[in-house]
Amino acid sequence: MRYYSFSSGGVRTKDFDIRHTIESAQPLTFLADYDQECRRISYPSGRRFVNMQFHGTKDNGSIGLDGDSSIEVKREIVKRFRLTDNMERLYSEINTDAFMDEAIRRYHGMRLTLNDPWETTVCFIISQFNNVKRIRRIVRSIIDRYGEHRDGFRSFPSSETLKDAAIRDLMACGTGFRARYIKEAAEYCTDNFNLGSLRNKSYDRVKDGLIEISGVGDKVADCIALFGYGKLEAFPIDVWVKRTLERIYFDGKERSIKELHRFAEEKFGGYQGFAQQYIFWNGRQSGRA
DNA sequence: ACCCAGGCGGGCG
DNA sequence: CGCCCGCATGGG
Repeated sequence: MRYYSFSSGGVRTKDFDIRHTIESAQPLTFLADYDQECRRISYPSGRRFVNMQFHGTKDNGSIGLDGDSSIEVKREIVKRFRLTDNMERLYSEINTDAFMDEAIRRYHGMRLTLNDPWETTVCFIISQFNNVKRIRRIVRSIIDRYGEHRDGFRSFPSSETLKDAAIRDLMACGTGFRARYIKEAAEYCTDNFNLGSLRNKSYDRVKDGLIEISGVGDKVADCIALFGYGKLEAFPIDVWVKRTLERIYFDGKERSIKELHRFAEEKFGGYQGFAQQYIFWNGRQSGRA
């Protein structure tokens, strides 16, 4: 079973719900511009600016490209949206009960995305004690102020750029108490540590490395491992995931983060990161309209 | 006016 | 290890 193929203009897709993928509080939610239906999407990716339109349905769709439609851009899209993932396999691994079955049916075709580690780090430092709408505003404000000027767009600012930012200017972007974390993380990732060095490491090593960064704790490290390094063993537990797990599996009784990690490990094994995105998004969508 | 948000660092017992 | 606190800011 193939879940994508190249076509003359762009990329054909199958089992790909672009709207839930874009909207589900992954880094592209914060970085990309998109219309209400998530048909037209554009975002900076390295030195490039991807400008795409989605046609068709989640069962049988295609991605068209404005401007640069080279093979490199198509490959970037396949990689970014993880279009090589075997969805049937992933679903069979996480479809462990009636609740998961319903979440999968409701958000069928929602993908994990694979994002730049530094961008992911900044996005999720900002995410702490914050809400999705405001995270997006803050990230975009940082791109507007610090993004490196390219041909008609600004790319996400590097750690070299952000390490020289003034705290008060970062706070003017709405970062609040997280401004200090962003600056310290930028200094550390420029002078003392290379995020790229974690590329081929195991989940445990990736997480151990990430947690050394200022402003990165257990939860944010799992987000970066999942969305920045593609580690499906990562299971970020935020307030929504915690509440949902307690409600569905523990009769509404509180459980420690540690206990919930053990639970997810046992229930979903090496695919818990994929399961997490469905638990998070289902919980958040039904928790608040 | 009030509570909450994809938590973290630091201090305490 | 667990618990508690402060933290900036705006959405609902």
